[in-house]
Amino acid sequence: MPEAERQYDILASGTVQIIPEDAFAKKLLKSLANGTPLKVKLGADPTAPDLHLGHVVVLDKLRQFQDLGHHVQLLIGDFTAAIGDPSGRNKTRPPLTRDQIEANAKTYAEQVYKVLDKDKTELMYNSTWSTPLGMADIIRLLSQVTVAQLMTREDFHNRYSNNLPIAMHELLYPIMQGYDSVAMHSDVELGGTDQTFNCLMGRELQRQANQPEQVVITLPLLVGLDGVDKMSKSKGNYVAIADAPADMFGKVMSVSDALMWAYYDLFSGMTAAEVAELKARVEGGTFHPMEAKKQIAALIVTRFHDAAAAKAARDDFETRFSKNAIPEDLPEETVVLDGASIGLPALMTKLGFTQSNSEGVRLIQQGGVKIDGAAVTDFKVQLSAPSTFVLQAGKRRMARVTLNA
RNA sequence: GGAGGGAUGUCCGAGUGGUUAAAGGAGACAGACUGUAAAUCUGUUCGCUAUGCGUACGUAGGUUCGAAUCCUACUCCCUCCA
Repeated sequence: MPEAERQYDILASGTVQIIPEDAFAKKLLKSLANGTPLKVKLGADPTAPDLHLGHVVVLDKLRQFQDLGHHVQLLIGDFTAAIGDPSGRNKTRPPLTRDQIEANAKTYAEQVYKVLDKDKTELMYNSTWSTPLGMADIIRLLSQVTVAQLMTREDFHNRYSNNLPIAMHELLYPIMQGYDSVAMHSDVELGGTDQTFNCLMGRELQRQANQPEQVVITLPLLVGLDGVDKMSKSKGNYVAIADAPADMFGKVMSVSDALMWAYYDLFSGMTAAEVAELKARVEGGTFHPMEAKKQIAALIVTRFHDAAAAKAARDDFETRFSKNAIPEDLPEETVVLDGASIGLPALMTKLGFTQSNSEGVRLIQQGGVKIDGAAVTDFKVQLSAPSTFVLQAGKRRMARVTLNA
């Protein structure tokens, strides 16, 4: 009995909603009594190649289930990705090609084990059961859901009221996701709060299939680096778990002070009380917010890399941005010239610092380009080989460049 | 099936024959200030062998000295009626 309560407390912490709560408590009790682990589903559509911290919020919860002995079903939505989840969108999302989906699914499966225990994770693909469905099967499935039910979903409702298009396939999306739960016999489904409707559809379809209905647990959406939208690849406001330590550290440092606390809540591993105390110290002026941010940045880097990498990233950050100095371990670039010299804009383009020579010219005119620490003012300068120098374009792009003829 | 509306630069969005590489906004980048936070200010934001040249306003043609703006065809999108 205490064990079920203990598990409930752990699993309920940090969640937004558990639907329905009492059913979850009962399922836990029963699972422990029978020694049958709960089947916990998390679906991820391989719509983008990298997992980011937003995914980690939900994966962490999944990991907790795993550590408590439950059975994790990680669903790669290779079938649903071809439909395109319309959640929260006011626009139709273009379906992905088969190749993109496969490539993304592959990296997902790899990266996900930075959080989950691979040996305890059952990886599933919804194409397994969705692809074979025939028209008759699909129609039977569709007959279990009414238009009114679908239209209760806020974004559909809004789009419909505003005379914006809703494509038929978008309407099918929640149904197919719900069908996954039927096929997987899930006991619990996790998701971000934007997935609430889709997850509930699983309950509906399970009910109609005479299965026990899954419990839906939703987790907070992580706000991205811009402080506005939820973290997502398409917004470009994300920290990928595959990011290099320095990038990861720098990205977290760019989070606003206010938003930093959400990152503390989700990734520091500290209790709510500890975070609150730290926050109070910062607000009271006894602890510098930048230091607090450096700490959470370091914690995040440590988690996905290691402590040494976090230390190095922090040092690099401080020399580069606080002291405005040139870091020790610059990337080395060697460029072999066609002639005896090269124009600076052309060189920057060659190095990938800029997209075009014109962009380089502008950057130079704005005083953003330095050679060996000295700002370049003339964009027509020719750099001749052989030579070696440190080239900086803005504060982020820099390298030790060697020119060879 | 019928009627109507629309397609502009990364995005949103002005612009209905002539200094329009195209207003404005957002975003992004650079600089100042700083804590690469926020806020604020300034500048930039198609390309090139660059005081010039080339491309660009769905696609292909046409009218004109001159078109994003007019005409024709085509493609795509949306709305309404049935």
